[in-house]
Amino acid sequence: MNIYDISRRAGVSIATVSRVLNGSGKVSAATRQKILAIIEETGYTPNAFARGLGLNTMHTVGILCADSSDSFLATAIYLLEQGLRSHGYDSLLCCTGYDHQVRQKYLDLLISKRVDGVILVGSNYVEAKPELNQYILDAAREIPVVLVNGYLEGPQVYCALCDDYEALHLAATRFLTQGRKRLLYLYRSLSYSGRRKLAGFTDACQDLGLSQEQFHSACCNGSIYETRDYLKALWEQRTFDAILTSDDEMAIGALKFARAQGLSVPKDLSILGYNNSKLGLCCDPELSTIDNQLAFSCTSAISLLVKALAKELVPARTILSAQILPRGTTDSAFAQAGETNKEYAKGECMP
Amino acid sequence: MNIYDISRRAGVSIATVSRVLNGSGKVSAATRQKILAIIEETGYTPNAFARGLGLNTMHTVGILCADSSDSFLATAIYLLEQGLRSHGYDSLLCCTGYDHQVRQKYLDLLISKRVDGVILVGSNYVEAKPELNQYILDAAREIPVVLVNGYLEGPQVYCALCDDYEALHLAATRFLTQGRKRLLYLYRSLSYSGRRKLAGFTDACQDLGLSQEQFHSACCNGSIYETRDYLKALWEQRTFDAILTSDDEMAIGALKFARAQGLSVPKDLSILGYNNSKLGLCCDPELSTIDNQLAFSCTSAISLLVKALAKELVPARTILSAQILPRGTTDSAFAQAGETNKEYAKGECMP
DNA sequence: TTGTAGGCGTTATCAG
DNA sequence: CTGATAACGCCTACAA
Repeated sequence: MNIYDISRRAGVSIATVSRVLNGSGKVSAATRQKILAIIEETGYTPNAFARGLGLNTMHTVGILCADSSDSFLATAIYLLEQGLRSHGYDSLLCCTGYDHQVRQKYLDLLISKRVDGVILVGSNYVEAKPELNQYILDAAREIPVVLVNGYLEGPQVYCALCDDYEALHLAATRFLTQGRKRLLYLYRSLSYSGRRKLAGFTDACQDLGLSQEQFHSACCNGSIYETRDYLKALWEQRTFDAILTSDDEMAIGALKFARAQGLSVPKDLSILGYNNSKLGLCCDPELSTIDNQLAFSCTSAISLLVKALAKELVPARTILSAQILPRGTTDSAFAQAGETNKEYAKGECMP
Repeated sequence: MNIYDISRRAGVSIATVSRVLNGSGKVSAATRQKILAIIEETGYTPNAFARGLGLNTMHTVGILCADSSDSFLATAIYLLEQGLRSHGYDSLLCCTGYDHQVRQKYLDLLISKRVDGVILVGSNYVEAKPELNQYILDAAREIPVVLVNGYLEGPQVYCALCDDYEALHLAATRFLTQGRKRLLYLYRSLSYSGRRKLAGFTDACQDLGLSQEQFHSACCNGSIYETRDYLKALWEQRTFDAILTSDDEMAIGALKFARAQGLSVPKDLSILGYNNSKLGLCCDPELSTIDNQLAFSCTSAISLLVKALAKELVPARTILSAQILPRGTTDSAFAQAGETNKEYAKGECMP
């Protein structure tokens, strides 16, 4: 069943059928009705491949992420898929893992599939070494590339992210000014975002006059249990009264460590996560965390991409302020200190 | 840059280029090398739309789920995407929500996009009323349809699921024989799978001679907090010493209720979740749950779909046995009772 | 308002 | 082994 069949039954040419199909051009009400009736009757649907060939697009966007089962990424994917669909785009999902070679291969693959644009979700896509990001810039020469929670400069590269530096700076400052003395920042990787977070933490400590020995950061490439065990070992050497982490899962691990160690949370040990994922609602006490405004980032990402695809001029970046979300793993002094922080988003391109 | 450009540069016809591209037919080593060199040099990639038009496939599978941010579904999507890609298929993601109309619309949409097959993830896709499932059967007349965690009979409909009836029957029986007297089963919906679970629970209680008043089940369409509050209200009327739920999120809610009520878990109240999702590792004590073998279901689903697409004859269904996973929210008697349950999978089509 | 015809880039079937 | 050519199904100037 193709457009010729329809045109034959209707006694018109394929051009006319195409016109009613696309709502383009002038067609008399009579013939339009007749054609629509036949389409309805036969259940005809235009062939998407043929259409794609002619128009050179199938209105599809590639979404790349490391691992869509990760709670945070899963939420992002959901928001992106919904948003893209509302703009008429399908989402081609691609879970790349963390290996650089594989990522490059998959990005090339998606481009060869002629997606209209790609969205890379997660701060881990931007590496510290510039040459490792070249493949993203190469991709951006073909189609618009949007980074959610990543920062990279280049033509046709758009970013929607949260100010991680500011977030950790704020959180560390608040801990220190509210009486916590021995801070630990636990992170998973030194991606662009990872380095920004670490810098925010470090600067906050130094801005308040702490020496290198008075605060600590450590890389723990770990899941819940690995984090717990890592902390147990670390505790032998030095102790802490507040732990900040680069994601909620590590914070849950820290909470398990505290429990195993017999530490009272938040009295003996404060814990602060990052991402405001659902995991943080499952534990007890519920996890204090930094909300990095994922829904806003995703909305912005879609807005940037859609406009870029429409050849509109768009800002290269949307940067949002994170919000500290005090729950049960930080004490009341920490929570109250936040009352003044009502500034919400400072992005220049809000949805 | 298209196949004509390549053929021109190589001084051959497009047919020859096509042959080396697809590895079909005989081509002399010399011309093959020359063509490959030119392809390499120019970075030429065949146009996927044109190819799709000719072959009538773009090797794409539609994955439908209610909400990809749900922990359980997110894991399923990850596994499916990985598996499909390893078979050379792309994944078109579509989050349909729970509305019947919307689901129907999206399924039609995917078919009009000419996906090779679709996978519906989640037990909620199969409704109690047969007429509500007609749209799935209609879709299956066009392309193979695979249900993960759903059961529906029809031509070209394949199912990979876990025996929910057995799982809840087993769990309830174990609770009762280990000394728990007042069981509550809390569920979210009466989808096919929902009804099977409920029947398993009910039958187990009745098989052990309990009367209608001695066990209880309730529908609570809720999140963590709604479940918690629902239980708080219910507790005014009757109390329980074991709660079984139809998913982990509700079980977390039950755990929060127990905490709020000052009940000791598992001593005063045992709690058993369903799905073995990551949420259950975040709480304390960690959640005892029923592992419904998601990874196996997904592997089977892919296997069924890939074979069906290859026109091979495949069994319509793969049914797996669930496994009870005792952790911290059930007592040691409950855990030990499971030692005999070593049977693993009874599906006829294991990966 | 409607029809004709060319083009989109492949694949595949024939001849040679 | 290689080349010419007909599908594949749609969109869209351009003509009528």
